[in-house]
Amino acid sequence: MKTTARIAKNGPRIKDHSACAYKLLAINDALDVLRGKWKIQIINTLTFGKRRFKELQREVNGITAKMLSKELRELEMNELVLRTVRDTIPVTVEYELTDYGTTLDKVIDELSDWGMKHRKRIIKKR
Amino acid sequence: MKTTARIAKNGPRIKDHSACAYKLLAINDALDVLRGKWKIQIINTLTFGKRRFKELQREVNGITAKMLSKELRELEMNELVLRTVRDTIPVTVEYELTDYGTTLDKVIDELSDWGMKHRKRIIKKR
DNA sequence: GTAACTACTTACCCAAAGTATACCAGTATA
DNA sequence: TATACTGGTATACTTTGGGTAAGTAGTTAC
Repeated sequence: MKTTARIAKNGPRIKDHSACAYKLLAINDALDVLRGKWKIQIINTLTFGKRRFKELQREVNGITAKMLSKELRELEMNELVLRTVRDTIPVTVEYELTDYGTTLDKVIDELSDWGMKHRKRIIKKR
Repeated sequence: MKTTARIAKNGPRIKDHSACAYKLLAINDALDVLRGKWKIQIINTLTFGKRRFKELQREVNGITAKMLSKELRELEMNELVLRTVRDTIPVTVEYELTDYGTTLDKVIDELSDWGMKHRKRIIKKR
């Protein structure tokens, strides 16, 4: 029977499913945090320092107030960004990366490194 | 004028925009490759060895033939996965990670590590 | 009084992503 | 003869992500 032979050749079919599933969960958790057209651009902008809402809107090119507000809320929920309402006139709101937010640096750098290699590789082929 | 003071406090407003934009491009290139509900699960499954189409469909829980076919085609286009048609009866098609595909390991591990920490952190708060 | 600044929210719309179901041709098995 | 295997494709449907445009509320400058 073919199937049996193929299993043997392909290496282990039985794997630690719970560890594997947990790893996949974790990866998806990380990607969820970064998901969305603007998340990384916002995080990146905030690595240069605190920004107010309108400042962010000007620096993150093309983003609308709705999307900025939504993405910031999600980043805040994940404790990556700290929102501070300042008692000025008019009221201003400051956003900054939390210490926890900066722990994403390694992930982002890794993505960036791989992305650059990939970009070169794929462009070269065309 | 408040604004002037704020700029000084917040550090450099002028940054190397071209380097920065290039980095963002690279990150998005990497995320594009991983985008899609099933990509990472497929890659992960293939790290355990070659798989045929139907084998993948059984192992990647819940995926439809249409999505599997589409995601595999995209992975193949990005040279992460090699597709081999074998002259058996019936014809079988084998998918495997390319060497290039395995260079994603570091990125995926980084995502996984951060995701696990994040998962623990967020769950603890509830 | 009206425009412009602050920081948003709301309602509506479209396109892309994903799901469900059926179908194809060829071969083997009960 | 009917069923199940191989690797997909075709069609229709729903869900989601994100864009557009307008509104809100309070303050200030012209």
